[in-house]
Amino acid sequence: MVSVLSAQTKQTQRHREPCGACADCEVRKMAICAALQDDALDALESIMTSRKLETGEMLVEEGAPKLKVFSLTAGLLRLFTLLPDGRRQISGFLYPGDYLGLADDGTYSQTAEAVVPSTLCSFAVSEMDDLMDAHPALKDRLYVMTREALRQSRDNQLVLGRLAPVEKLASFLLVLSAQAERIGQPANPVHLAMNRTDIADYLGLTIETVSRCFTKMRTQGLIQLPDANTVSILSHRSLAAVAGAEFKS
Amino acid sequence: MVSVLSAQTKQTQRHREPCGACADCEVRKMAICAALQDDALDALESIMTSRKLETGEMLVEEGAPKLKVFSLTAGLLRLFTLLPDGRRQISGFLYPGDYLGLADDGTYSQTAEAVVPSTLCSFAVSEMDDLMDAHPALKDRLYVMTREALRQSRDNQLVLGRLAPVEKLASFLLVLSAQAERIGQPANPVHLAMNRTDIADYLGLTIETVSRCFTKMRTQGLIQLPDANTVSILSHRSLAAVAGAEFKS
DNA sequence: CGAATCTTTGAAGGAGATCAACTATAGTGG
DNA sequence: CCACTATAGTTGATCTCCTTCAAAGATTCG
Repeated sequence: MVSVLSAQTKQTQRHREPCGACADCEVRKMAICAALQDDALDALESIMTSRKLETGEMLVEEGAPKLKVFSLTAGLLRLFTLLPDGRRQISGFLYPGDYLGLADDGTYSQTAEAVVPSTLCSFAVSEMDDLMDAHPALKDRLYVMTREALRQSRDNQLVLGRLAPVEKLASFLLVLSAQAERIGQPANPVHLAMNRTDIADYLGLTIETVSRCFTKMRTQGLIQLPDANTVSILSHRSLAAVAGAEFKS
Repeated sequence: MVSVLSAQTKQTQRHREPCGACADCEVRKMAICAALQDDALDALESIMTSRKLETGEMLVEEGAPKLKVFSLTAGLLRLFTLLPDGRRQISGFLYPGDYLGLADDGTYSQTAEAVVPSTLCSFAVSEMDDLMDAHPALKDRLYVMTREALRQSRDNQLVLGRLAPVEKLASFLLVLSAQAERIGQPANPVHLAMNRTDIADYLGLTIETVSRCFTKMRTQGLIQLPDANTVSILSHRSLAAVAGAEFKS
């Protein structure tokens, strides 16, 4: 409690730093700070601290008390659950603009790790709660993002429960492509920041099956694989058809 | 718009009907109306209309404009998505106290049907939005329920992606048992209100596999099946072990 | 009682997992 | 700079489990 308060004091004193401040933030228009008035944004910035993560570094662990929430500004996180025997299910990836802590009440319900070096805005939950009381728009924004996350999670249930492996992978590539576009990157040569194990654990497959599906899609002329982490979509249309026509775009 | 207003007028006039009113509602302590002050509850009741559904009746359809939201008071609903070729994924079941419309913005993202005859409280979205502005506790309550739904959906992703068929079914039975207890029914002889097709479409299996898993669990002495829709859990402990130890209870 | 629906069980086939080996890429240290 | 190692990805062979196809109970309802 004491440390939280002193952190707040320290942050409040730091007005509008030239670089890295919200004003010139790359994800200002998409993150929690989107649709906030200037005063709310200032208040949000005043309780914000920055944090960086190395590849593979754990940010929060399932079951730990939820003391901080985060807004990802750059990089990529994976959100997952482990079974006692080591099986892992990645429930989703967090991209720049995404918020960590939407689902959690009291304790984190999942573990979050950096897939690549990442930078985040960090907020103490207690301060964020106070801020939400002062600025209803902030709470509304988080509520909207939570609904969006719920729809996405339910879409994933369909993918996991009813799509065949190739359909899963096609659907995944299309989502990645759309996501890249959303954060202002090229939609077509899709860059896979995560490895095969991550993809497998996200789609409920093994790495061998993921690899074979990539090969099959390449053989069928749907994609090219200049290298293992770059996918060139040759026919968005055909790929969508393979995705079980599940993809709305 | 006009019809909505006239409905409001009609409802506002009906004060505290003796039966079916919120005061003696069975799910008052669990539904959206939990944790509401009397004035908020009165306001909520004033815009509420009652609705009944027959078995199999559709309540809302995916893609349709979200004009109403619902609170289930009795019965059971299934929430699902269909693929063009007929494959279906049930993302969840709604039990008494659950709310329909948590994930949706503008249009319904999934179809909802009654599994058994059900009764609901119905609210016009426009009126509910007004009410949420007037009573922040209402919005907070919906937000809490949305977070809960998100955690549940992510748990389901783990079940769908990483559990074997018997583990899925064991996990499902334990959830059903806990749910029954939550709404004041016996936890142990679990009553299956849904059929094998529903269970299969919820767990990402075929009905044959579901049936065989039931048989296997019966053979192994984990459960008894007095009839197809009644499951007697013989060892909660063993069942939890089979569920991949995924079940926290 | 008989039709319809639901559930269970059986037999066959196939798809994905597992096990194993090989290739490619990146990072390290001599 | 280049071997050497470690890690990641691909490919192959086999096997197992789930799906598919089929038919036989069981239950419900008119």
